[in-house]
Amino acid sequence: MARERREIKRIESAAARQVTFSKRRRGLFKKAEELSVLCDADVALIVFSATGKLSHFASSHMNEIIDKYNTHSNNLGKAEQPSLDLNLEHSKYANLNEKLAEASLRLRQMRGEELEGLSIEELQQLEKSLEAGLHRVMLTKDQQFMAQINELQRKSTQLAQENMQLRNQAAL
Amino acid sequence: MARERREIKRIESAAARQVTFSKRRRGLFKKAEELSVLCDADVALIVFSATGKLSHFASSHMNEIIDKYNTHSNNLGKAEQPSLDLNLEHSKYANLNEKLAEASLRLRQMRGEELEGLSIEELQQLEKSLEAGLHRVMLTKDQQFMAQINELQRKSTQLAQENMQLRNQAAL
DNA sequence: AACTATTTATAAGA
DNA sequence: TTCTTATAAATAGTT
Repeated sequence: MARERREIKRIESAAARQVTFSKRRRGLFKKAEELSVLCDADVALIVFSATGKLSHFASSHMNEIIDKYNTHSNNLGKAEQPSLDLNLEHSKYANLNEKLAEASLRLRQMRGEELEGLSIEELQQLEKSLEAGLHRVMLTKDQQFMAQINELQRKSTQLAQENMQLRNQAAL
Repeated sequence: MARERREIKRIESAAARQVTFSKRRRGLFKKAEELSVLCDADVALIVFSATGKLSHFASSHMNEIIDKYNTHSNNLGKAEQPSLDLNLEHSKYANLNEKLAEASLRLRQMRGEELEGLSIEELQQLEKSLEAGLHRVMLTKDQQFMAQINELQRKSTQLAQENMQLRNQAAL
């Protein structure tokens, strides 16, 4: 993107590498932020220079995003490398991990992701479950709307009554 | 960078937002990779779309980079990625437990249970998510139906041809 | 760091 | 989603 096209491979000259790093890093962070703003996306970007210097950007909180990433990619076991295991703890941990992975998968499937492995029967089951859930959510939401409306009506009726009394008193 | 300059603020139209997201995400990932290759940098990029879909890139291993980030950014007391110490097992266990509890709650809420604590906004969000999931599930189901039908048609055509050949042979 | 000639990314439209 | 194209933006090499 400049005087000459640059092949995408490690820049040998340390000086040139450093300059390009500065320029491109700035560009990359700018684009990361733009994406998060324009598209309402959650973006986390971590960069370590060849010399080990850290720069980072997160559209919300880095930890939240990393957490979400870990949950999402059911990488929990890997992310938090147990490395040293006290066997008792470890098996409980592994067990919990499995359950969490399973729950994450179910959640993703309810969002319509990772459906590849499912049979037609399982898909129909999932569909039914989603329809039922959707129905209940809509009912609850409508109830809350109604409750809010009722409350407002109650208040306004009460205020109207008070107003009338106040007018009557004033008229005396 | 195009027909017209675009102001950097949230794109209101959901359709346009999605299109821009696709295009810019691709560009961002490309640039992230280029930076890592050209400048020998360690780069990690995590993106969640507004609809929760995850994409990620890491020049080496995501977990290593995240670890390095946590170490670097004096996050030492945080529960996220504890370095090795004595109550490490315990805190990881508690953490995992929390995550599992949260995932279970989300699942139950997607099934329409335990909606009491949710605000109207949260209910609307949930409804949207369910509708989107339902839509994807139905699409996938239909695709599988179609695939099955096509497979059966293919087989029956093949059988019919064999059948005709056999009849011809018998007639000789 | 600033300057530009170029390359790249991308907004809009199909 | 993909393609096309006009234009905006990024950036490689230079100063």
